[in-house]
Amino acid sequence: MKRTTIIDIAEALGVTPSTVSRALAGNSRVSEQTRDRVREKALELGYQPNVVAAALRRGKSDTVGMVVPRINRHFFSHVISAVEEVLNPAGFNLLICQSHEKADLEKLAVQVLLKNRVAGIILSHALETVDFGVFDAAARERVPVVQFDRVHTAVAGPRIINDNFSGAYLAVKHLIKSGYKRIAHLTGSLSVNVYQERYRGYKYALEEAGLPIDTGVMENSITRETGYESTLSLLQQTRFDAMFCAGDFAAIGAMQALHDKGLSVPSAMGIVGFANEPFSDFISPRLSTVEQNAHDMGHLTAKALIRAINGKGPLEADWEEVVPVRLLVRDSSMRSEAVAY
Amino acid sequence: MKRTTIIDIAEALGVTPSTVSRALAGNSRVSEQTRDRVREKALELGYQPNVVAAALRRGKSDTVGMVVPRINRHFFSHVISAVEEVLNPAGFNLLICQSHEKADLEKLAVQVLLKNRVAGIILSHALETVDFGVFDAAARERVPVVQFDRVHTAVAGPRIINDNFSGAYLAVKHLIKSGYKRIAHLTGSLSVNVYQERYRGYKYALEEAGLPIDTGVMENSITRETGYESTLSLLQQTRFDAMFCAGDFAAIGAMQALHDKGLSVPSAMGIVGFANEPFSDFISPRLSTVEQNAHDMGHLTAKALIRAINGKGPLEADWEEVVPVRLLVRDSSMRSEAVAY
DNA sequence: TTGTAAGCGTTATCAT
DNA sequence: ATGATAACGCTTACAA
Repeated sequence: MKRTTIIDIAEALGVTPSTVSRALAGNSRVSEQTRDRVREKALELGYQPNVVAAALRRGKSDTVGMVVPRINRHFFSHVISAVEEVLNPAGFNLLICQSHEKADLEKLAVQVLLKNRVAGIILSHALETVDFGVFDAAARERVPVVQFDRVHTAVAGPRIINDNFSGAYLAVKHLIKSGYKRIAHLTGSLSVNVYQERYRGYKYALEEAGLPIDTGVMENSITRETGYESTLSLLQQTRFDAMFCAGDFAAIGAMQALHDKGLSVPSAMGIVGFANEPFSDFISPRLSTVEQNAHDMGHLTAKALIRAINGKGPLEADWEEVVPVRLLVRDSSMRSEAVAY
Repeated sequence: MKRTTIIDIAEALGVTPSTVSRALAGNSRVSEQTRDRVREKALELGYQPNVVAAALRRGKSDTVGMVVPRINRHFFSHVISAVEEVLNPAGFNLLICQSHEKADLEKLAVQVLLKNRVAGIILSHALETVDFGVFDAAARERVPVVQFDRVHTAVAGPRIINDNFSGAYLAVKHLIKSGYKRIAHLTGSLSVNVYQERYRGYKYALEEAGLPIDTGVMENSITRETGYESTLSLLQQTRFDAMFCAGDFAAIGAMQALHDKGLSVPSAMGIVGFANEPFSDFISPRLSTVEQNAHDMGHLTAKALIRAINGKGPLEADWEEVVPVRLLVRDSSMRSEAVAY
């Protein structure tokens, strides 16, 4: 069965397709009467607009592309939902892609979005990404790009980031206040802005308190597995009584390693994670962590993109917006008195 | 800057757009020489095909739509990844939508996909969905729909489901073998196929063992919160020494309620969950659960859709494929001797 | 307020 | 093997 088009509606009503188009678009240059007649007939015939044709004609679609490393991370999935909350009411659809932390998949995803003539792109980089050439193509084709969380200045357009520095600073300061003195750090690749900033906050808190910063920093220790291994290595290499982990999965791995070595948390070792993954609240001991405001971040990101699409807002400018974070103190970092290991 | 089109390539090469189109499409009716020249020039000019125009002309896009209740559930996010693994190499892109468990959002998502003229739709229903009218529209427009996990026979097309019956049966049988005798059940809405089947498996195992089935079944207890509340209610209403929960989140809630009431798992109470959420392996005690094979399910679903798109495979037929599940026995369900509560 | 007509970039049919 | 041309369904100057 052929699909209903505006031509069918036009013929049924004895008007022209342009009139139907205008009526359906809510254009003011059409009488209220015909507009109602058109809408009624459209409903009657089960008309579904062909957005593909409209996109071709206008040279732009109502679809926004979003590329994230993984959709099943608590933080990312919440940003996605928040972005939807803003974009859908504004008449945009979201095309979600995963880069699976691979630079080439990220590039491919952006190319696919560009080929689909999306109105704009929202993106958080894969860990590996170092070549930002695709984004020049986006700029050339006037497709606005808004980066969030994992951002890079090599890409033009607004950047919405978490206050990673303060989050780390607060976390480490809290450990210090709780009496821990030798604080190690598990983090990701320091070429990623997010981990760089958390590392800066960590160092700053230690320096401020006059504590040693040679207590062990392990890069590329952000999964449960690498967190586990790195903790075991650290235990052999150096002495420490607390750990600030740049992610909750790493913190889980660390807690397991400590458990296997007979070190109890928080009495022998304090731990603070980052991201407030759902599980962090119901493991034992409950994990102290830094909560990022995924909701605000999603809203701000989506709004920035809409502004960019509408030609408002400084697209080229190096414009950065920082979303505050919050330290959640739970059981894994609280003890009455610190005992050096 | 204007985008490069096949017309630009054609002019630069002194051929017609048709030739360029054929060359780019790998059509055999073009000389190998011109095909190479075209490809070279396309690369040189940074040509990106306009898939929107192609979709309009062909009346069909290379985009497949996927609608899931939530993207951040372990099971769903893994099915999505598995679907991508099959679809992307086959030249399809995935448009992911969330229904957030709302029937109206599910309907809206399907309409959006239809308006975007997707090649096909992969879908798992929201809990609330009872009206399947939109899918008639899909059928009318010859857009194949493949359902997975949460399926309904009111929708035409292949259905890929988990062996929920066996999973539940194995789980409960295992509890019985471990010495538990009065087994309660926390589940979701029994109007959803998934929970219906798990309930059937639960009952079957009990009946087979000659155990009472009046030990308490709580519907709509599938989140951590409702799992917690329902467990507290059950403890007041009836006596039981084990629980089979139709989801891991409910199991977590149940464990918390038991903990608050001073009942220890697994000695006083055995627990088995469903879904193998990542946290279930690192809570204490480690949660026994039923693992669904999200990977196989995604692969089968994607392949079924590709078959349907290519016109092969019985689209109308009530064709159902069952994916086996696996019981993971961990600590929450193992005790040496059963003690009635 | 409505109609006319061109065009978005591609593909498919027919002709050469 | 290649070219000419129409068509996909819609939007939008421009005309009336």
